Amino acid sequence: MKRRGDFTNLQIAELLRDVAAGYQLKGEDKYKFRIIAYDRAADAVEHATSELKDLWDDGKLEEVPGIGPSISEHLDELFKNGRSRHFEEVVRGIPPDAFKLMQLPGIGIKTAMKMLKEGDKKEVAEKLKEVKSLQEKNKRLLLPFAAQIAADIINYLREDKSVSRIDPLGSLRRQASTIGDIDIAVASSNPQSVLERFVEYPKSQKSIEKGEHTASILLPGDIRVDLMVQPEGSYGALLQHFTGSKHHNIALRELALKKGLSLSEYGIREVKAKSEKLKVFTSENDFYKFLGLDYIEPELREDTGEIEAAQNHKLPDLITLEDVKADLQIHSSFDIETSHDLGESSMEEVVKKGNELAYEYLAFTEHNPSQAKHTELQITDILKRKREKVEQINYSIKNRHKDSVKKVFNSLEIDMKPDGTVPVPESGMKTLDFALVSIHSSFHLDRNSQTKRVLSALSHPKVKIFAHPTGRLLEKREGAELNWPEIFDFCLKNNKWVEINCDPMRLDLPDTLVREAIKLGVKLTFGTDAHHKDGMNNMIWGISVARRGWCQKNDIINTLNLSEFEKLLE
DNA sequence: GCCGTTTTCGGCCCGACTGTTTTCAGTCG
Repeated sequence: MKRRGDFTNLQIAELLRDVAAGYQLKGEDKYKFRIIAYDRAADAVEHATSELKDLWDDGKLEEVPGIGPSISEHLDELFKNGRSRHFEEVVRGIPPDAFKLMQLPGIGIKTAMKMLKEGDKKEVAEKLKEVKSLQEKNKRLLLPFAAQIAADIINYLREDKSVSRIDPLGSLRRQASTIGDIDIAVASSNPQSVLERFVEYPKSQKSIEKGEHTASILLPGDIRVDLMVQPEGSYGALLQHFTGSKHHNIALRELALKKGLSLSEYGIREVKAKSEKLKVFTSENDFYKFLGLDYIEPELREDTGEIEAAQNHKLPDLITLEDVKADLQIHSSFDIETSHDLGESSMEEVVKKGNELAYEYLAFTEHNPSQAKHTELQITDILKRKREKVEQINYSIKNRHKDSVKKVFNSLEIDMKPDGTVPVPESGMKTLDFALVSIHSSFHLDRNSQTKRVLSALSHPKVKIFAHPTGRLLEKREGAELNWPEIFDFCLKNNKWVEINCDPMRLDLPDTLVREAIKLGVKLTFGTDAHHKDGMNNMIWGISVARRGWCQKNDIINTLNLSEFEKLLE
């Protein structure tokens, strides 16, 4: 239940940014670093894996990096009383419209205030309308979609013969689950010609800016694309700089400063040496090595401990697509009269696709038969029919020595009812090798009830996997609220696994929670949730999530070979 | 206002681009 004093992380982040803007407006030098501190705190809150309110309940606010004694005290007041007098004091006199205007690119607090004071009223009204439509649109791109846009532009730019190297960078290279804008780097002997070609990209709506090294265009749908061009000799530093993340780069530069070095997209120079001698790097690997660090994979560059790990040679050996030996969530077209959607490809087609992907085993995980339309007896009969079909497939693939798929498992993706029971009778559960459970309804239970529901559904001995655990749909639906430490603890103790759903709309478990899960030793699975054989190609996006969550091969169940996997099911 | 493998005090990333106040402030990534 929402009460006065309940704030979402996003609301708190906004509030902290407003306070930062308030200090900025005061324009006094003494606030220079306080502004940065508030902005950093806002970023940290926005990216926190727990609701700040919950952390506050547990007295753990100051465990969020960027929140210290002062901000923590003001937040305490905010949660207790629904307001913070200090925050209000800082932003006093700033009209709410100013904060709205700041959401437009190119407008900061000072420009916004000037517009409101001296600007044309009509123009301000126009701009505010723009903000509103921006807020309504304000969608980030799904990873595969962004990758495709980048690939198209890269093909287009490659036609310029001066381009010797070209890469998609930024959050796309870091394989974030959603992408805000698209960054591309180019090594070229003739930067001007590349930049000119770029701003003339046929699909470009308008060119935002164009300088000596960089240019930006806007594609339909307000998709911003940034290009950065350099000579080949310093391409390594450019890769490093433009891949980010911003926080990774700041942390890296702070580390470098302590060694008397200054980093930029052009290379590394010594702070003391007035000679301005720049050391350039063709390779990113050498750039990190020069700083005394192991090479850090792009997926890890979020300033969440990777720099320290690189110093101590403790970086994980990240999982790759080649490590995966199975797909553990596939919906075939075998009709078991489900209440949700069936797959479109037959079991035979799925097995064939599994062979193409060199998998050793697969699991058929259609949704459970609809409970509303069947008696328990009918459900059991339907499931027996499916069992027979799976046995028949296994018989037919048994002696095909050339094929990689040696076995398919008879599984099921089962709804959990709001009370935590499962809509399949015990006689039906018996037909299964193992089962997945997932939330498909009642997404908005409070945290405690939702957690109880999940733990109850997971406790059935046949249930091994908690599938698409948060239930989120990227840019469409927030996930369910769950007590993750409790869920992970249960999974660890009871040998249950948590799925990384590879559907680009889901990518669920989210990467930050993946990291928390494996830290505790919880095992994860990959499931493409394919409803067509081609959906099995989505494994690669799940790999991205796992890599961003610091997963190594042994964190993931489907890297086991068939006999190891079967042992776990016994 | 935050933070610590040189510091509990004294630091705090770095450069591009725009527009205009032609030397810099504002904004951005």
